[in-house]
Amino acid sequence: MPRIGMEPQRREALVRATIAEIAVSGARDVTVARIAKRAGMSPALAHHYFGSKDRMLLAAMRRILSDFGADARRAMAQAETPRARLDAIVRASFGPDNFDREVVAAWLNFYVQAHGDADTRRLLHVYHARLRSNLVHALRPLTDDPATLAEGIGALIDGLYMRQALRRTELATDRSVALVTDYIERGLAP
Amino acid sequence: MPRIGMEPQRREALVRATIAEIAVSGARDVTVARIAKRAGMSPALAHHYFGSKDRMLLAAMRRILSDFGADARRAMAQAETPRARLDAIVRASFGPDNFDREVVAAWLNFYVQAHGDADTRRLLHVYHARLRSNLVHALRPLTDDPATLAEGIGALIDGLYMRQALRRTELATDRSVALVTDYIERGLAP
DNA sequence: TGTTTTTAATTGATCCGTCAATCAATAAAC
DNA sequence: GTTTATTGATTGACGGATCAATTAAAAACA
Repeated sequence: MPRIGMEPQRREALVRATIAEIAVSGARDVTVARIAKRAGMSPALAHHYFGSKDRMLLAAMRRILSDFGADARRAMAQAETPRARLDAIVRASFGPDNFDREVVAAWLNFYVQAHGDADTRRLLHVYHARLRSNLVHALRPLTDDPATLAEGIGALIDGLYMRQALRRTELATDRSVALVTDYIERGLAP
Repeated sequence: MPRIGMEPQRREALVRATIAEIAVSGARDVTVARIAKRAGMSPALAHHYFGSKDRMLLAAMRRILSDFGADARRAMAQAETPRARLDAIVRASFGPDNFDREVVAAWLNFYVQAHGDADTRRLLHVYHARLRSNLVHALRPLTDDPATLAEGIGALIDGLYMRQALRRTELATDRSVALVTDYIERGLAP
């Protein structure tokens, strides 16, 4: 019963399913069969649209990065002062969407995959570069060594992410934001 | 040509080979065959001594943790003041051994595996608890909220680790130590 | 309008490869 | 002669990918 024009929905469903499946199985054990089942189609169809499992994984990573980028842009849009822009970046980094268990798990696996796969690493460098650029831009009027502080902030965010991924306690978000905010404040003090 | 008393050497060789193999292939693609080959024996013998692949991986993680613990203990032994103890912890965290490409890769994969496997997670919690305990103990005489600062330090260390794992530039060690040290100093300032 | 051809969607069956794990057999050491 | 060390061969399972076949919509055509 093939309806026409299914491709966008199918791709969308597969991307979502890939992210969800990574969260429950880990990227190490994710299988095309399980992804396809969750997305409500046959494994063959998944291959039809994406060509290979690696492409599915990459599409999932790309989606997460693009969602994150959209969030960050939206949050920064309303910021007037440099200080407000900084807060916007931090809040976006720890926004509820990014802290969904699924997304955190995908990020974790993202890092590991980037260690071995060139395409993924390139994708990750784009994210790093964008975050660094945003931070440096916001920090430049406030300190004379924005690069160093930006690196620390980025690393702190990443580290808090990891810890979050390994706790089952909810609502560490506020705590994480507070830690980063505090780090920034102290970093800006003379 | 079986010599007697091989078990310890074989196990040692397998643990080393597992760590090395994780570094080049990633834990996702590591195979018993490759581990055994690198360790100079047949896959069957590897199974003979470890029973399963998971046990090999777990033994590798355990080794890394125990090496790290030994380093930390050694570094802290010579520290007299709380401040010196803090520096020792940080220096141990970023000691050359821990920053070997192999070990960093293993740590990365360790985190991911902990997300899905209970045994590994337990092992990781031991590490977290020990690090936190060391930090809090050293911080207590210096601040009235040692727990929060300890959490930030731990996350910063972890985050710097991850970034290190994804760059090919050498010598970020000094930079990482400097960032953490700076974080501590600012965190201890009123 | 009715008929035919093309195209997209979809899956069941299947192939090929790989990998963890097992087992039986051999060879030395005690 | 029993125990330990060791491996080649094999098994059983699983996973990614392919392909041929089926269904229905759309387009071309009569």
